Amino acid sequence: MKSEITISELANVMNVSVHQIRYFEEKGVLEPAYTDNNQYRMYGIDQIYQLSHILLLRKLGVSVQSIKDCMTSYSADQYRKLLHHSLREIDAELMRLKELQQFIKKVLQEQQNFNSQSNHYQIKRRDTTYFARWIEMDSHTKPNAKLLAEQAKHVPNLFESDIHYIYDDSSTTTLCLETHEPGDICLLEGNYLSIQSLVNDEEELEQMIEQLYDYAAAQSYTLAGPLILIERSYLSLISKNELHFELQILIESAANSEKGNRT
DNA sequence: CTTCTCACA
DNA sequence: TGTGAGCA
Repeated sequence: MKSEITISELANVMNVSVHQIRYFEEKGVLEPAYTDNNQYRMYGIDQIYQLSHILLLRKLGVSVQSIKDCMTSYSADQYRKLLHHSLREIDAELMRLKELQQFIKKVLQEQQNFNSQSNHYQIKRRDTTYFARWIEMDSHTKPNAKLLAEQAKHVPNLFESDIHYIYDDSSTTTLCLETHEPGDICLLEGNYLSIQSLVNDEEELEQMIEQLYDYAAAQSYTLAGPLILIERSYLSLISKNELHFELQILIESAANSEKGNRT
């Protein structure tokens, strides 16, 4: 009764493919204990240890080629460095996943918001927020691929953010992205008249804007800032061929106008 | 069941 | 850095 096992048994024990084991052999990191008369590779307990070491190093991101060097010549100190390096990479990956997690939560949240709030005018409290200027264009052109390519600084995960179009008094539209630090543009805190809606084309958007101004006039709101259009393109993923927009415009709050009336 | 080689991502 | 097909 021999104590060695065949390649498929080893593959089973270690949860890897037969192919992979032969691949490691080809790269010179794992030799069988011996080869049987029938040309079958046979593996013993030493190879099981050896293979688990290889798999561990692979998990740490070490290339098969480097594993060869590791196992022949690495000092304890070199292993320590290797582990530190892997740790930093894991941290980075963790960051990446956390950001993805945050994004998913945000999509679900905004999706909820949209379902409960769409097509209703409401007053929203906004804290002061800062934006980085991204693209500027005159108000009758709309974004196209060329514009983006020519003007845009590269922004990672662009369409995962809320893109703010700010229509100020001049005939320029500024596309902005929110920043944490004070940036190019600042939106004042206050009460914003707001509506969000699904839009099929440019015309529907124009209508939406017109209706907002009509509504504001009907309610006798005093408009106190630029019109802000927020595009949430990540929500458009969910509803085909429609874009999610929110309009916001700062209005003078009741408190302010009362104060104004008294003085 | 194993071996090897080849093409393919 | 592996996988899958095909062959002996």
